Amino acid sequence: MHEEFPTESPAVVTCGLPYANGDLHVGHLRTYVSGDAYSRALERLGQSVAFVCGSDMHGTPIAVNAAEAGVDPETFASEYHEQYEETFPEFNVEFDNYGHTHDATNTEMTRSFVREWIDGDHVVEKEIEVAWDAEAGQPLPDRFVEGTCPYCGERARGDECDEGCQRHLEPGEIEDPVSTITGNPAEYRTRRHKFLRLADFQEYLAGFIDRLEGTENAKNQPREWIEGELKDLCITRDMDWGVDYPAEDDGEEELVLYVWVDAPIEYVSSTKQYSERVGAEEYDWEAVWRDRAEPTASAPEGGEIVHLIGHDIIQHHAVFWPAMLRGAGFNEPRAILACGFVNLAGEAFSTSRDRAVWADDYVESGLHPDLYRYHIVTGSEFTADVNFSWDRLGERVNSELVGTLGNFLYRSLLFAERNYGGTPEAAVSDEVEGEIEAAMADFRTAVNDYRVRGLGRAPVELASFGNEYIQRHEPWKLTDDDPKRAARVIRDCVQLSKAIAVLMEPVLPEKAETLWSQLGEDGSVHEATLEAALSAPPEAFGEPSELFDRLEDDEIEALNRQLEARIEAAEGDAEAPAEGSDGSENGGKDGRGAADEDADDGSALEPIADERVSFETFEELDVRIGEIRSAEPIEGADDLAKLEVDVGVERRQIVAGIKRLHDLDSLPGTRIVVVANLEKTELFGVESDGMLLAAGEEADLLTTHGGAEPGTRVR
RNA sequence: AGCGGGAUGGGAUAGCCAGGAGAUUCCGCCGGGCUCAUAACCCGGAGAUCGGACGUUCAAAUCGUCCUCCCGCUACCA
Repeated sequence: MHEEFPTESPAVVTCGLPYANGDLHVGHLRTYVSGDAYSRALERLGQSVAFVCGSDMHGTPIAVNAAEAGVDPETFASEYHEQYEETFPEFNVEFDNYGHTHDATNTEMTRSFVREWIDGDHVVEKEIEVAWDAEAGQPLPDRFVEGTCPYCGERARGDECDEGCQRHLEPGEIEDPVSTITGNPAEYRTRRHKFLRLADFQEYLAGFIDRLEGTENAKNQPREWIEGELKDLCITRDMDWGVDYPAEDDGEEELVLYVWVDAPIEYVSSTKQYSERVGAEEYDWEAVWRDRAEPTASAPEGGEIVHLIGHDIIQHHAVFWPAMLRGAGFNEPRAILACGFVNLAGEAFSTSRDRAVWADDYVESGLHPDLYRYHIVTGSEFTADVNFSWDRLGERVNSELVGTLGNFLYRSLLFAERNYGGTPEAAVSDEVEGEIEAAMADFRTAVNDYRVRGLGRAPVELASFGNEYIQRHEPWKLTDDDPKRAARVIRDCVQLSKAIAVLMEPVLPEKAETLWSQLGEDGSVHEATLEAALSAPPEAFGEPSELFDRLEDDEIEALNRQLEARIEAAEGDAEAPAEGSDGSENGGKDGRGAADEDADDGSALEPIADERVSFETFEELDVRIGEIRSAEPIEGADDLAKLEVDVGVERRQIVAGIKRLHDLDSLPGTRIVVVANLEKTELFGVESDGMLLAAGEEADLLTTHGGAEPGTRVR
C-alpha cells in the first residue's frame, strides 16, 4: 500500500518518550537502540530521515515525586532529562534532536493542536466529579485514589478495577475513595473538564488501521478499541504542572492538558527543532507532518512517520494519537513498531525493588555499547519478550561477533595487508558479488518489513559465508603456487569486509566506523549508502587490529553474581524495599509510590495501626470455624478458587485467592477460620459469601489447634 | 472476562502471513579437518512424533475449529 523505502518524501523515526521520573534500564534501551538502528538503516538505503525523541516531563507522578523531594517539578524532571541526554550517546543512540515536552516549541505546538480541535468542534466540556484530598488541598487524578469497585466489590484504583473485574472506572464511580497520598478519605468536587470526542474519528481510524504498517501486535491490538465504541478522552487535569489548556475564557486557568496530549506532540516539536537547526532545505518538518494535499477522506499525504514504542503503549499510538493528528490536520503514522519487554528470569523488571539491569550497570561493566546493541537487537524477535542474561550476551559476543564476524574481518584484512599492502588487484568473483547482492537485498527487505532483527543478522551471515569461502579456497596455500588465484580470493574477502562494514553500521555503528577506517576509506560509514558494499575499497590500507575482544568467563561471572545478588535482594528480603537500598538518590525512582503494586510485595512488616477499634466494633464481626468441603479452581482466574465451606449452621460458597498457593485437592477436610457476616460479593462472576482468613503473601491458612467444631464462634 | 503474543532436538531461538522432504542460527555433546586468523575457523554426526485433539488438502510446524499451559495489555510502565 505504501511505497517502498527509500521514498522521495522525508521520513521521521521516533522512539517513545522516556518518562523523566527514574533511571533508564536496559529494557528502555531496547526501544531506543532499535529505533536508532532502524533509522540508520533507512539512511543506508538513501532515505532522508530524522531520528527524534525527547523527555516526557509532565504528569502527576512527576509532580508528586518532585513535591516529596522538595523541589519544583521542572527541576526534578530536568535532572532526569539531562541524565537521559548523557545516557543515550553511551549506547551510540544518536538522536538528530532530543527535546522535552516542557520546552517552548512543544508547549506552543501542543496548544496549537488543541486550538485546532476546538475549532473543528471536537472538544466538549463536561462537569465531572473528581476525587479531592482535603488535607493536601489538591485533586486526585487517576491512580491517586483507591477504593472499592462498585461492580465487583474488589479493591480498585481510581480509574480501573485492576484487581477485580477490570472495568474502566469513570471519575466518581469508585466507592470509599481514599487518597494514596495522605491515606485520608477522599471527597468529591465538581469540576469542568475538556474531552476530545474520539467518536468523531471512528470511521477515519477504521481506515487508518487498515493502512498502518509495522509489527503485528501494533496492527492487531488496536482493532479492539477502534471497532468498539470510543469514549470521549478527558484531555485536561486539575494540576498546575503541565501545558496550560488554551483558555478562551475565564475559569480554566487551573487546567493543564493530560500528559498523553502533549507527550506524542513532542514527536512533531522535536522534528521541528531539528528542521530549524539544519534549515528547511536540508530537512522540512512540515513536509513530513503536515497533511498538505487536498485532505482526501482517506489517507493524507506527507512524509513517512515511523514510531518505535514498547508494546504497553500501542493504544496511545494507534488510536488516540492518529485521532489527535487527524483532528489538527496533520499526517498519520505510516508504521508502528512495538517491541517486547526485557525480563529477568521470566519476570518483569521492578524498578522500585531495584530488580533491573540499569543503563549505568552496563556502562560500568566496560563492555562496548555495540555489544549490547547487537545482543538486544538480534537476540530475539522484536515483538517477543526476552530474558536478559549476561551469560547469553557473553556467548553470543564470543561466538558471533568475535568468532565469526571479527575473526573473518581480521584474518582477511591481515592477509591482504601483509601480502598486498591493501586491496589486491583483481576482479571480484561472481559468486562473492552475488552473495553481497543477496545480503543487500535481505537488508532492504528487512527494512521494508520492519524486521529490526534482520538488520543485525545480515552482516554476521555474510561473515559466516566469508569464513567458509576463505577456508574452501585456502589462499595461504596459493600465495606461492598460484599467486593470481590467491589475489582473487583475498580481493573477494576484502570486498566482503567492506560490504560487512556497510551492513553492520545500523546495529554496530562504532565498530563499523573502525572497520571503515581499517579499510583505508575516507569519510564516514555513517554517510555511505548500501551501494558502497559493491564498490572497491582503497588500494592501500594499514595493518588491521581485532575489532572485537573476547569476553572472559570471569568477567561474565562477576556481572552474573552482581545481578543474581540483586534479584535475590529484591525477592526475598525484609529490608528496604522503597526508601532503602541506595539512599536518597533513589527516591525519585520509587516515584510510583503507593500506586505501585509491586513495591509492597512480601516485604517489611507494616507497623501496627495507631488507631484502636472498640470492642463493640470487633464484636460486629462474626468469625466462625469452618471446614472446607470442596475446592475447585475458577477457570480463567489466576488466583481464585471456589470453596464450599461448612460453617455448622449452613454451607457457604466462598471465593478465595489461593489457587496458586495451595494444592486444592488436599484442602477438603481442612478446618479454617471464616468471617461469616461479610457482605456478599461477586468475584470473577462467582458469588462469594464470606471470607477465609489467611496469613501473608503465601496465604498460610488459619486453622484450629484443638477440636473446635464447624460453626463455633471465634472471639 | 475480553483482547494481543507465545509453546519448535538438552538450553536459547528462526521458519508460519504467501502449505511442498522434520526445520534456522547460537550454546552444549560426539567425530574429523585445517593452521592465514582472537584455543579461532571449516566439515560431518547424534538428538524433536514442531503444546494437545480434530478438520481442510495430493501435501500441514505453516491454514481452520476446539482445548491446555505461559506471558502481556485493558486508557500514567519501554
